[in-house]
Amino acid sequence: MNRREQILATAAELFAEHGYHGVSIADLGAAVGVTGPALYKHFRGKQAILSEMLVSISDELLTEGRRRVRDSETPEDALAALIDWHVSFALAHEPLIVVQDRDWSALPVESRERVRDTQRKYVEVWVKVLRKIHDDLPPQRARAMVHAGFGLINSTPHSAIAPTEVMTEVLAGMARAALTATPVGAMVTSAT
Amino acid sequence: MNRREQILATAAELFAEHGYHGVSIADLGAAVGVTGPALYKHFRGKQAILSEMLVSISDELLTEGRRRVRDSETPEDALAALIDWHVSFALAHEPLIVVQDRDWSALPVESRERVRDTQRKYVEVWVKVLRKIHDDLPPQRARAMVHAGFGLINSTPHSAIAPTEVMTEVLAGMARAALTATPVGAMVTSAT
DNA sequence: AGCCGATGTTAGCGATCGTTAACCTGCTCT
DNA sequence: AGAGCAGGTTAACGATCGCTAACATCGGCT
Repeated sequence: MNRREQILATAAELFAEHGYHGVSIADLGAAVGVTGPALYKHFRGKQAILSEMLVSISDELLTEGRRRVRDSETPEDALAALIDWHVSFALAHEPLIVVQDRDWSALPVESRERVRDTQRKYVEVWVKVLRKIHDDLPPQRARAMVHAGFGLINSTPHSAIAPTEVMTEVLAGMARAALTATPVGAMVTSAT
Repeated sequence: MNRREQILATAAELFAEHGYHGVSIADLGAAVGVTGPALYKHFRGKQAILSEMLVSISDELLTEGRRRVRDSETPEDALAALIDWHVSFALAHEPLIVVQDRDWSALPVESRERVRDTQRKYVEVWVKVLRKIHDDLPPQRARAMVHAGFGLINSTPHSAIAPTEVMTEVLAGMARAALTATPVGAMVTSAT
């Protein structure tokens, strides 16, 4: 791991704990073992650190998400693959998950729009799969369900007390149940 | 709504959007139509605003949560009542939901510990109910499930595009499915 | 041996922050 | 009428912020 990566990883942890505006350049420098201004040898500024962090993770989520869907045969398999991917990512990169939905508003305009666009596309990947599973599921409703699924999985940073394998199983199981349960009162009265 | 309440409500919205450190006293004053220093006629300082906000909402969640469980007859009813309560709260107070899990680390020590303690008790209310529904559910696992359920419901601010009634139904349905589904591989093989 | 780019350092800048001080205005109560 | 308090203002403080400038150090290359 080179200096750049070390800075990015450390910044993710600090931003996750104190928020982007709650961490100074000097704080971040101290955490990686240098003085504040030394960071300018590696990044153009504080915003550039946040930008690189969020752009790269949203790209990674989308790219691998698409790949998993492409490699699946049925919509049910695709959903399971998406869930596995997102759960493993969230468990492996807790700080990034926190920063992504907490500090995206601190991004400079260009990066903010790029991240927003990538996230939207990632949501649409999920929505498409979900609407193949549930007949006549309105797009708006599907989108809400996907966001709720993300919220469920992204709860990791609040609850990751149990060992990783247990967390994986709990989160994936709950996400699958939440996203495949037939909506409305159909939970009570089975199909006629 | 008096000035104090107006300030608290406005602060919740601004903190939710830009983060506690991303909002200045002058910003907050301008948003309520006064200058920055005028706020000191109503609060002792910036931290006091955040403290009052987070202490009161965590108290409200716990108090009403306990009441709903007390008024229920079966664990299943209690869970449904808790879900309804949390969903309606989240939908009615989106900014507070965001601020609560984003900026609690900016609280002064005393308030931070009080909020943390109240939240922990609220989680335990849910855990107790959940473990009555699922036999032999380990406490640690129950806790993770509850946090995941909160994450699901608290996704509201990311997805509240649909009308409130639709969101209520979607979120409550998903939460119920996620929290009542029998864990492990039991989704596939039913009980022997 | 000597240059030089990479990677640090300290000093210091202008801006902004939370907060206090001093003052002003208008309503209420006697 | 006049005192007093609630709630607002502007000015100014020390601290801290992101960032730049100028200089130091050191390893690799010719």
